[in-house]
Amino acid sequence: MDKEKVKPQVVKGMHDRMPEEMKRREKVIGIIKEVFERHGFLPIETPAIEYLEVLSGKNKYGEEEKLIYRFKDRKGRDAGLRFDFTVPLSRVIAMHPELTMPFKRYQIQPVWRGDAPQYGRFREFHQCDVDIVGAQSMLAEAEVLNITYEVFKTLGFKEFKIKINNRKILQSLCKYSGISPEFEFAVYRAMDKQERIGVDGVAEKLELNGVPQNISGKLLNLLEDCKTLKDLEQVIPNDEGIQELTLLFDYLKDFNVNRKLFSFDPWLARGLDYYTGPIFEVVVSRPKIGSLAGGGRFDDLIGVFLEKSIPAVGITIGFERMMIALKELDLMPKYKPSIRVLVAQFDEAHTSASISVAKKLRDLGVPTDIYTDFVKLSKQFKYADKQKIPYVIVVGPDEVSANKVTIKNMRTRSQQKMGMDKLTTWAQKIK
RNA sequence: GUGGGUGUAGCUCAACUGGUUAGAGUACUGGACUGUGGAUCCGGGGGUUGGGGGUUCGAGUCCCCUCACUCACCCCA
Repeated sequence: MDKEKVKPQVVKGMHDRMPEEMKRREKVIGIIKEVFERHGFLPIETPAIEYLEVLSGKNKYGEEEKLIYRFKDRKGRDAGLRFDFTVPLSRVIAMHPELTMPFKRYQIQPVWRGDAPQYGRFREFHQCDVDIVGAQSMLAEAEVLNITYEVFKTLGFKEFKIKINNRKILQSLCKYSGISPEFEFAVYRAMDKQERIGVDGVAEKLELNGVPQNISGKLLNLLEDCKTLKDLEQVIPNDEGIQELTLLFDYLKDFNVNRKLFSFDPWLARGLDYYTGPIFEVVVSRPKIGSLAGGGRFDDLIGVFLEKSIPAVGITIGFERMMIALKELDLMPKYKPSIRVLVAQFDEAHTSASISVAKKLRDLGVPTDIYTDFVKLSKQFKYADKQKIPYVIVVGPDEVSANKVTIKNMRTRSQQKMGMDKLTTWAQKIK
C-alpha cells in the first residue's frame, strides 16, 4: 500500500489547541463569562459567515476592509468571514425589532482577519465582546468600562490602563484646526500612532496623506498642550464630547473604578470608522503586545440596516492577547487535569469487573478514564502519570475474588485495597 | 502587500575555513523489572539537512529560485 501522503499543515496564522491549553483557555473564558453575566449580560452567537454587503456595505471598517476573508457561496453570492462582532450585532438588532431595549449581550467566538501573523496577531482569533444596545446615556459607557475593569482585576492584572477619548472631541478639534472632513479618518489613524512614532512622525504621516504641515501643526500643538479635559475646555468650550467624558468619569468614580487605571488620552483615535462617540482601549506596559481590548460608541452603525438609528456602545477583549499577557505576567491559571481516576485493565478475563467499577465512579460524577486496550500494567501506570491522573484503580484476580479494588495514589505512591462497599464514600471524597 | 532574519529527528540544538555513513539531549519504543508510573542502565525505530536548481572531485555549509516561519512597516484584539 504505497499511498501518496498528504503533508499535514495548518493554515497560516491559525492554530490547533491541545488539551492543556484548552483547559487553561476554558478556565479564563469561564471567569470572563461569569463577570459578564454577573453584570446582567446574556450570550448570543452568530454565524461565522456573513454576506459581504453586510460586512462591508458602507465601508464600515475603512482601511481594514481589505483584510476581510471573502469568497463566493454556493449560489455565487459574495460572502465573507466575520471580521468582528460589532457589525454582525448590528445586523442582528436590525432583524429583531421585538428585542427589549436596552439589549445587553456578550459574544465569545472566533473572528478572522487576513492580517500578517506576528506576535499577538493571528488570522483566526477569539474576541470577548460586550455591548449595550439602545442606551444613549454615558451610564452605558460606564457600565461597559466597569465590566472591563472587573474582568482585568478578577484575572489578576495589577497594572493596566484604560485609555479614553471621544470622537466628538477629535471632530471639534479638526474643525477648530481647519482640517477638512475628508481628512478626518487619515488624521485619526495617524494620531493613533503618536505613542510609537512621536508627534513629528504623525506630522510626516499626515503630510504623506495630503495634510500639509502648516495645517496639521495647529492640531498637533493643541494635542500636545492639552493633557486634560479642563485644558481642552479652554479651546473648545461647551463641547458635547467633553461634557460626555466629564460625566463618564463621574460615573466611573461612582462605580469605584480605580482612578489610577483610567485616563483621558487626547491621542487615542482608533482605526475603525464606525465609532461616533467615546472610544476606549485597554493597554498593559508589559508584555509589548498592542492593546488587549478596545471599543466605543457606534450610534450610526445599526442605522445602516434600518430606517431609524439605534445607539450602541461596546468593548471587545482580545482573548489570545489576554492569554499571552497572563502567561508573561505569571497570572495564568494552573492546569488541572479534569480526569481523577484511571481504571486499568488487568486482562481480558477481568474486564467486566473494571468496567463496572468505572461505570460506578462515573455515575457518582467522578471523571474517570478507562484504559481501552490490553497492555501491561506498567504502561498503563505510565499513561496515568503522563496524563497527571491522580488515582489508578486495578481490578485483577485477587481483587475480584475478595470483592475489592486496589487504589493507588500516584502522588504519594501508596496504595490500598478497598472493599467495593466503601468505593462510594471514597469517590465522594476525591471528586 | 514591501523590506530584513531564520529554516538540520516530534521538540531544543550540534556538525573547524565546503571533506567519510549528519550527531546529542529530550520524546517515542523494547528490555533489565512476567500485578505498578517519575530514577538508573542497555538496546531500537525515526532525517531525500523546508523544496527545486546551480557551482564543485565533493554541498547541511557557497550561489539562484521558491515555500514556510519570524521581526519591522501597514493595521489592529
